[in-house]
Parts: sequence; C-alpha cells; structure tokens
Amino acid sequence: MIVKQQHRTAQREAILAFLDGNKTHPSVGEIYDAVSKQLTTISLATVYNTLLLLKKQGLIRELPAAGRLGTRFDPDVTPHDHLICSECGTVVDIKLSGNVEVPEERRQGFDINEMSVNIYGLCLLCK
Amino acid sequence: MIVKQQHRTAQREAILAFLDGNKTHPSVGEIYDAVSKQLTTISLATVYNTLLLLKKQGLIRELPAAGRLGTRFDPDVTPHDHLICSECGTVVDIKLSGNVEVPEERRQGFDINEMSVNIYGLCLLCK
DNA sequence: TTGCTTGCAAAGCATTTGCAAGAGC
DNA sequence: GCTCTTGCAAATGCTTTGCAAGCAA
Repeated sequence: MIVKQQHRTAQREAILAFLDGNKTHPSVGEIYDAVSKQLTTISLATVYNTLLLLKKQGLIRELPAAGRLGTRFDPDVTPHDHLICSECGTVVDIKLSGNVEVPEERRQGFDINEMSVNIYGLCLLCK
Repeated sequence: MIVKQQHRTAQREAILAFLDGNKTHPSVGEIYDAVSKQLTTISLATVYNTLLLLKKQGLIRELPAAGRLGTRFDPDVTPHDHLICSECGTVVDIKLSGNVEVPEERRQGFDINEMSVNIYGLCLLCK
C-alpha cells in the first residue's frame, strides 16, 4: 500500500509517543484525551486522520469491536490475540500457541492482509 | 443467561425467517429493508430490539467489525470463522481446521463465551 | 389483566467531510 | 511554492432511549 503523507508534525509525534509501548488498547476518545493534555488545541478529526494514517503505514492495528464497544488501537503489530470483555470493552493481550493457517484453497479469492483471534467473555471485574 | 421475553410476534417471526439459512451476514439495515417488504410498518428500533434478543437467546451471532464496516449478524451459531473484505465489508464463511485452544492459565480471569477468527483482506471483486 | 413488545420520534455518540488557514520540505 | 496537515464546524450514520399504545398469554 502506498502512503504519500509523511510530514513530521507535533500532533503525529504526540500520538505516536502516547501509543508507543502502550498495552491498554485505547479508544479514539482516550487517545484524544491523553494527547490533548500536551497539545491543547488538537482536534478530534486530526486524531482520526492520524490513526488512519498510522494504520495504513502498518505502525498500529485497529481492533474489531462488536456492538456498543468502540473500536480500539494497538501499537503492537506483532502477531498476537485478544481477550475482550463483552461488558466493559477491556482488551487484554493473549498469545495463543500456534498461528492459524489459511490454506490457499480455502481463501475464496481473498488477498489476506491480517488476521486476529478474538476471544469474548467477562473479565474479572465484570463477573 | 436469563431471557424473559418470548412472545411470538409477527416481527420476530419475520426476522427469524429472513435470517434462517441466510449466508450473507446481513447488517441491521439490510435486515430492516428485507423485513419491511412484508411488515411495512416495522420500525428500525424493533429490529435492533429483536436482534439483541435473539443474540441473548443464542439463536444468532453478532460479528465484530473494524472501522467503517457496520456490525453484521450470522444465524449460523456453530463454530466457524470469517473472511472479511476490508474494502466493501463482505463477509464469507470459512472453516479453519482445528479449533483454537485457550489454556486455563492464559485466560487471565476471563469467563470465555465465544471466540472467532477474523481474517481481513480484499475480496475478488475489490481487488 | 399483566407484562412483554412495538412504533415513533428524539436523543446520543462515533466517525467523516469540506474547507480555509497553517506548517513541513 | 506546493502539498500535506490541521482545526473547526457541520453533516452523517448508526444505535439507543423514552414513552404511550398495542398485543400475547
């Protein structure tokens, strides 16, 4: 995928800095709140823009969410899976032993980019 | 999970009938459009209500979606996985050989309800 | 009758878009 | 200077909610 944009801006740096090493899988709102403390005039639209850009650049992953739970972002792009609380939306990393294989003959013409194993349940606090 | 509601209504029957055996993983809007042809006065809120109810009853599954792709529903509740087109949102069933195992010691206190393997890519038409 | 259900309209959020001003290279 | 970026505000779109009327049991 070709990504032309690559200017080094304070907004982009701040978002990257906040995400770097972050294991909390923050939502867009959480990222906006955190970054706003430094860049008080940053707009939500810029956060959306930047997250989309970083995703296209392969620097972060967007996590699929069901129902009312908003979408979240993960700066860890190495293969791993997620435990997701259906109640509060908390996401916790989990590493499953083997990686799932998708044999060519089952791909039904799809060009596969990425895959994720989502495990839904109730977290300790929500039980 | 306790689900008290269980009245047999025309709306509920129509939605169930539309979903029964349906392999297209329809969105709420698509379900509403289809059912509206028979029950012309059904409201979108009722469709949402009913889908939530059917989900609680375990009769259907809600598929997690990333980004702009809206959430979809699957009447097939037997274990299987999905190929999802990141471009148009099309969802196609795929059966992966083994089921993923989640060892007790890795569950981090979660009560696991269900899991799904989502495989993202571009479908034949979108390439 | 009683309580679950429906339809309608309004409210709530999350996300996207258009555009003019500003910043990086 | 040219293009990418940003901020703002408005516009979308999806989903939920409140409530009175309706219907199943």
